[in-house]
Amino acid sequence: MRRSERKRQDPDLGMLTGQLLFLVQQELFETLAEQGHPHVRPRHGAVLAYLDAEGVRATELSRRSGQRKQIVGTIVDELVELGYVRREPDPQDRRAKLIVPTEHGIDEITKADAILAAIERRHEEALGAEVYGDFKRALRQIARLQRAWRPEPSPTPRTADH
Amino acid sequence: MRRSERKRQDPDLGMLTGQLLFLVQQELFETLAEQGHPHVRPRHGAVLAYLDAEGVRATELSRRSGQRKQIVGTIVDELVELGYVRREPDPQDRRAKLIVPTEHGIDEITKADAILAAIERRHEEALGAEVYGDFKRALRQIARLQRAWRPEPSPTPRTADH
DNA sequence: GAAAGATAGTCCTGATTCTTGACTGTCCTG
DNA sequence: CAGGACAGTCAAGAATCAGGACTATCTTTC
Repeated sequence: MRRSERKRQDPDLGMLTGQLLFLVQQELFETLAEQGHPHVRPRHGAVLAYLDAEGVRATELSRRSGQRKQIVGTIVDELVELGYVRREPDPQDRRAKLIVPTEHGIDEITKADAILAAIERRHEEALGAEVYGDFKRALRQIARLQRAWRPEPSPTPRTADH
Repeated sequence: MRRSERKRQDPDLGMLTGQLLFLVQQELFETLAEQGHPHVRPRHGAVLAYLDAEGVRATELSRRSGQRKQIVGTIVDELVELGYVRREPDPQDRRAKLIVPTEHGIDEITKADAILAAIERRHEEALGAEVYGDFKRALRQIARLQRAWRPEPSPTPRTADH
């Protein structure tokens, strides 16, 4: 059997997660567009998904989302422009600003959560609650294990690589 | 409890697949770099992952990977430049060209497959063969179900939206 | 077998997203 | 209070993707 056919019958973890992520994002953002949020794009999720009603610092959003703070800055610019968040001075630290969702932003966050919950509920009904629960548990654990990956503690730090 | 804390304890399907994809890609391409392929990037996977030893047409690669054929064209340009594939005329169709992996390309494909297999084997050992098998089966099925998503056959095509 | 439409691959232009380095103002530690 | 760390921003460039258009070839249809 040709390799590509074998791969198509048993796609690896990377292909599967990539395809699933793409499809879930597609449903999420098309549905959000139908529900009054046609201008939010996947990249905005890096900020919106990690907000709190009382506000979060940009650096904290950067840490949580894995995006660099410059990216978070431009995303927040866009979301301010679109009316989803506003910047407020942080009373704790005059360098920092709190990113606070507006009412429109809270509506988007609520709807996005509901859409994702609906997607998961659909799959839960198709597979059965127990099977889906096991799946989700395994997925969480695998993501955690994969996070712990590092090739080596690098015994020779920047010595022979020139 | 604040929403972001709840989300961190029970991240949704989108966050989990996104994080896992990123982490798996990171391990894959860092390891490939250590194994003699420092110039392949994630985007090249859209071509390399779907090749066959006997060659595949660019349009077929576009269909399989979901990338537009312009993208596939530029990726093939890069891979030719890097010595991973070459273009051969398709004897069946003078418009078409077969994208054929070189020896170097086959080496990359083999190593990439092995790295992914090693990742999965690691998780399989951590979770147990049965649990991991169930997980992979569920993941395949959920990806298939999600592929079937469409909002509606659109009963009112472009009428009241202006 | 000639005309009409479909398909394979490429070119080009612009938008989007990310990377990198540097900079100002504020905080913290000794 | 001096030195370093940190929050956020500015700016330049690379990487990636989207869209329209074009040529050459194939396929269908009359």
